Amino acid sequence: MNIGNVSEMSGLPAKTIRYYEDIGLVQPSRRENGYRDFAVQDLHKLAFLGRARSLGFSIDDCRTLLSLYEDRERSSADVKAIAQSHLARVDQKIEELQALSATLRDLVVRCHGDDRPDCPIMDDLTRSDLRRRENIPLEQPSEHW
Amino acid sequence: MNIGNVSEMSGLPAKTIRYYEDIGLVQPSRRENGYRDFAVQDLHKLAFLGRARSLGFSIDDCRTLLSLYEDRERSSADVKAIAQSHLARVDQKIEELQALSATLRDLVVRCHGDDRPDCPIMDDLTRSDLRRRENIPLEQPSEHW
DNA sequence: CTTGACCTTCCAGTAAGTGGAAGCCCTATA
DNA sequence: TATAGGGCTTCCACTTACTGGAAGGTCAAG
Repeated sequence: MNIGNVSEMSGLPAKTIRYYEDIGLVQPSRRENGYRDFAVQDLHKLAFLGRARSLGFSIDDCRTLLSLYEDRERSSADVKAIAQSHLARVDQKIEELQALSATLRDLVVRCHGDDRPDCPIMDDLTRSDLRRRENIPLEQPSEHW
Repeated sequence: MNIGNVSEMSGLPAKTIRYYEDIGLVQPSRRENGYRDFAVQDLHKLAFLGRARSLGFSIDDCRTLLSLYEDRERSSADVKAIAQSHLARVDQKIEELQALSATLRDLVVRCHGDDRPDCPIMDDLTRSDLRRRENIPLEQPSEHW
């Protein structure tokens, strides 16, 4: 199969599939003309990756999940552990965003939004004390999704 | 003020402050020895930036907010518009993550997590139909936070 | 034989920094 | 006065998970 077919069937852009080959997630063989030649197993792997990514698993998680996917002797506990820690991260992110949303909503509601410069949102951002900041952690690089 | 002082007082790492200078958010003057010399206004700006970032505003939003911050004639409507659209993005992200969380939680609960390879999580990831995927959009690059 | 779709590689850019190296500058202490 | 330390400087590379685009090879149809 050419990359175009696999792309259509897996739902992943061809660019993404090449990238996945680059980082070693799939190893399609090559034809004489240099074209990638994907086996059915490659297609399955890519579809698996697409689904895992759509569930927000990191590429690193995917790498592990893929090895478990190919391991007929795997224990479901290994899989569950990854999913659980991912779930925990998702739930924590939700909590942070909810706190953020509440703060923003409050500010937005209190701002009359007219032509005058007077603005509670600005007042909050300009405020030099730490009342609000305490419970809202700075975004960490690890939170890139 | 040296960068170290400003860093401590604003709560931003020195690296971040240098980066903010790089991208033009602050313009501290220089001493003869090449050291940055921050004015009190710079400190205020940086603290403002720190608070805006902690509310999840993008650097681009921050740039606009900063110009509004320095504009005594600004209309609160301009500020409110930025905050509102940011709030909408946050709320949408929360919804997506909640759907994700529900799916993950369901999978985790259904996985017995023992030594056997049998695993509903893997079954889901391996499944070739699209039942689940429909309502969960792929992560977009624009969603890097 | 040409056209157009498909494929290839490689380079650069995204957001918002972080880590580290190499090398000044300044002050305190032995 | 030598030196040790801490702070400051610049510059380069790395992070995530791709995406866009350029330059060029391949293939099938007309």
